[in-house]
Amino acid sequence: MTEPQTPDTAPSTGSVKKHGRDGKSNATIYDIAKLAGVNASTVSRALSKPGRVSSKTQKLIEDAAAQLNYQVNPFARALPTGKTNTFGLIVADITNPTFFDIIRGAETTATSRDYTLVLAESAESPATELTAARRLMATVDGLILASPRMDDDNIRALAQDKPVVVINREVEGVPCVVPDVNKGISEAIRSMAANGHQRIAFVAGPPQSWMSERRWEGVQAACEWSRLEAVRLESSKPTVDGGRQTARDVRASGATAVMTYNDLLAIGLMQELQAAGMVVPDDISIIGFDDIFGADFTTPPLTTVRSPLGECGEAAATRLLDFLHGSGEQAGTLSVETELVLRGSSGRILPAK
Amino acid sequence: MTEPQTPDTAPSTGSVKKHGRDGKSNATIYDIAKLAGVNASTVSRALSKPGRVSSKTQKLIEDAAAQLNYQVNPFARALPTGKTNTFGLIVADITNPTFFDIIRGAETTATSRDYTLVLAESAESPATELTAARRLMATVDGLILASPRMDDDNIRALAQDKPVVVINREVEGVPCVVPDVNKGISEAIRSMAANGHQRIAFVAGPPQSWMSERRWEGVQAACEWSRLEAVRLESSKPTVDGGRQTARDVRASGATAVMTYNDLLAIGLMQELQAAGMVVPDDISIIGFDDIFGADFTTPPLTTVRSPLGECGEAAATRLLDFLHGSGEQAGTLSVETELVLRGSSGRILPAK
DNA sequence: CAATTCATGGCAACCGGTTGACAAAACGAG
DNA sequence: CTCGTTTTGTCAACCGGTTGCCATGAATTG
Repeated sequence: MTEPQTPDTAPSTGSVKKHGRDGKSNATIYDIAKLAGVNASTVSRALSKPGRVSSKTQKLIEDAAAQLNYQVNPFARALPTGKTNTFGLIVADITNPTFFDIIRGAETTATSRDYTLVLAESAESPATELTAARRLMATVDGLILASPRMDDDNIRALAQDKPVVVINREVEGVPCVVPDVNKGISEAIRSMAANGHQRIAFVAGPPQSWMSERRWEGVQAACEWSRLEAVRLESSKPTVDGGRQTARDVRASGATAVMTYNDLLAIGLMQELQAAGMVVPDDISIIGFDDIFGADFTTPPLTTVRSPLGECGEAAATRLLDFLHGSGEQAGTLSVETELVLRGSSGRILPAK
Repeated sequence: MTEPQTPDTAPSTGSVKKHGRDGKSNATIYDIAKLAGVNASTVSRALSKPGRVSSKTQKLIEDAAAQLNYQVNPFARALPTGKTNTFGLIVADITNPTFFDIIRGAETTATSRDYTLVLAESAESPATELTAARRLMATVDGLILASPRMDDDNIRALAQDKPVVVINREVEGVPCVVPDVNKGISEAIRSMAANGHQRIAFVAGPPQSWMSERRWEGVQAACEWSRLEAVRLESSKPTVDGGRQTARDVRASGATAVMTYNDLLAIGLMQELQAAGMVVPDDISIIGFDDIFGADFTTPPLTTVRSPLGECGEAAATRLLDFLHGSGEQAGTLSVETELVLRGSSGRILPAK
């Protein structure tokens, strides 16, 4: 017998089972192995490598597993494989309803493919975002960045480590899911033109927002095409409050129609203009972006360019998972369509009576 | 020298490093140990047991760790300790804005205490909820259930396994965080009474909702106290759509003021009543519950009983983490205050002209 | 019937930390 | 200067799976 170097199971440490688990919870593959009269590695194979063991043994093991109501220990599994069946989603601001649908889309997809979603927030700060991303990197198989605020380079660096999918922004060399604003914007601008507007104001979003620039470019292009004049205004922050604060500039701009970087701004702006006695859309038309939850609660309901945010979340998660499973390798950008949702806040301007 | 049983580092397996990591990413404590000239276990202690190693060695190790930009492998750590620095949050419906603030509160608290938040959704189904909970249980240190739909017994069973905190429901023997509806409700009912209303309708939420019952009881009690009549109506689902569908019943009820189980119902109800030509609040007063995002977008803005949802999320996370760190052991219910937010949708009824 | 292939299960090393037990070194006291 | 105590670091076992390699026996083939 080769005794020297085999401490093996013999000592068996009659010592206290230190973890003193609650009693039932945790069966291990070793327990199953004992019960089924096979080796633990066979159990492992039966449970994860379909077809690797005979169907007889398979059944034996499955029964034993069921009897002990076994559940794999994800950590034990993750340690040697490096796979966690988990992915991360980082959003700029959890309270911003824009992200609700994205979160939901990602969560649903994750769960349906047996993945777990880990959520983190960057509070609109590039630094926080990067920290959160690094933190998550250690525990997830992949990462989705929704409207990231950090540099392209940082994103690429992350993408080198683990699969990354970006939503709402285009980053060279990294798979992205981006609403193509052009369709929605041109519908909107055409509608404005048809209603006789001549001068369109665009209220921009945060300077780091890639999407804000795209929207502004889209508005410019569409206005040029329709021979309308486009003026750009800035906002302090992309919230209802920020929208209120832009009311002054909007009135000063002389525009009869306004598009805003997002719905929140539009809602704030509308509230403030109405409070000042203006009538929407008779005095001024307002068009938002995204069609967030609540956009139709306003009076009049908000006309807006809808981004299919839920779809974005789903698509991003799907791309990520496909990638993890070795299918879709392409790193390009996936475009999703936007469309104009015509509600009450836009229309023909009434001639001053 | 004691050679017999020390295979130790010698073999060093010149074989391919199978994981072939990307290059820089992953230093292990063994790398640090080698660099610092100490044993790996010393490194482990230096990094997690403050004061266990001499400050000289400590420094040595920290420098080496910094140089290799070491990051602990959470799985390797979780395996022997069972601690994951992660907790789960299960909500009934991710798209329901009621939960946005809860999620945000929990996420913020988690991050600030160096925990990671894992999010799951039950889609309002007790079965899905239980499955999700079980799934999460394996990977988290604790669980927060927001407005759970499953049985008390199931919740208690989970709580036996790992720390659980419940939001928006009271479960005997499990720590809970629950808005105390009474203050807000009595303020609301008193305000109704002061405005001359006599008959109040309450539109209830889902039958499994514990909170819906509490609110109905609160309304009944407050009405009794103010000598008003309370009638109860049912809703099909606690959404804007569900609210629209109750409009019929509301009108039939003869009530001049309505409280709804939540804001969504109130908003839908208001939309439908307005569409039918009624004026809020001149013809009927509407009061919602929760003060969700968007409740003030409506015209008139919605009067509502605010539940401090963000606080609930925070408080639940805090309780959970305190518990995990051995401080707060008490299993009672933590009440948070509700208050009436008086906006435009409630007021004195105008006598039919 | 012998030779070869193939399906199956076992062995043991490994993933990267943690930790109890213990030995060596440092320290303090008598 | 010696002995007991405390500090500091090492050893090796463990957490619970995964997987390359090998031995066995059955099935296939010449």
